[in-house]
Amino acid sequence: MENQDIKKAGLKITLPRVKILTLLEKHGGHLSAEDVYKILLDEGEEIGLATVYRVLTQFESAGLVVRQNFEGGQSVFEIDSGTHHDHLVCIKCGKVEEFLDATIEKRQEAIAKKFGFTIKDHALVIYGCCDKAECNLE
Amino acid sequence: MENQDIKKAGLKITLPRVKILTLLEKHGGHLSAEDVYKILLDEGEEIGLATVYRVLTQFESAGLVVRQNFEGGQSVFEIDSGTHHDHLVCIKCGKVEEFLDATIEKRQEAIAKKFGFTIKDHALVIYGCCDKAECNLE
DNA sequence: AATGATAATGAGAAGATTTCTCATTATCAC
DNA sequence: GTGATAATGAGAAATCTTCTCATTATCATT
Repeated sequence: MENQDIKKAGLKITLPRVKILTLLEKHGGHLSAEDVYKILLDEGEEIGLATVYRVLTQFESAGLVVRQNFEGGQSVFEIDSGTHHDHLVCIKCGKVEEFLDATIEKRQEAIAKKFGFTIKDHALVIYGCCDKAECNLE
Repeated sequence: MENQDIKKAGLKITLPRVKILTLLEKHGGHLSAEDVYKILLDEGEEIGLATVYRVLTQFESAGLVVRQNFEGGQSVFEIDSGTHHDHLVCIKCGKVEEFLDATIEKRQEAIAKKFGFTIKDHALVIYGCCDKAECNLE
């Protein structure tokens, strides 16, 4: 299944690649390269951090995963669901919610047009506190 | 003038701080810490890179400058104009345009409310190619 | 204007994230 | 199975940023 996606990307089907892709699919969430590395180590895999970075970058180029550059250091990766979406990030607990707003998408196109830009990509991240009690203390 | 802003922030008025703030005001654009450092060196100032980072972070906390985390490494800083705005960045030549769209701002509030988030901050960056000929080659 | 408490500086070390190098190993078309 | 080639893992290195600490500058008080 996912193995064919790897092959279609022009990459050989190797254990590290299958493990990383499976992990991202299983986890569903937004994992950093180091998260992926540690989880695989915990699961008893022998894998190098350099391989994780390399493979994630290759998957990104191949369109299998999407990289998000949230504030504060590490990039995080998620399986490319095929449908673009933006993110809400809780700055207290780290919870990430996804959303897609047609109005915002349309306005962006209009703005780019006004400035003579051709959009290649965009990143909208809303940082805030989610509704959990412990995320709303002073 | 700007010296009072430094004092109001609870910081002593020192040569490095005045130089950095003046440079950001004069330049107007979006400069990285290293840009600031190199320009000041070129102007014959004696300043350390650590001081530039330290001062920019202090200015950010004080609300004098705003930090932008565009893709690809370094943070860039600009004088806080007082009015929030988002950015269009040309991925070819690096040109940065600023915009503010009331519709997008309102939609963000609605989305945060729907998810139970209290917005603290947000970052919207549109990456694309600007209308210069050399930025639209394949 | 001199003094002294305190904050700020500059230089280099160190931390954090990511990429590179290269010898060894695995994949896969034949 | 074999061999050409790609991929891996380990550590070095690159990049950006922060930390440490001895020295220096600021500024309220004299």
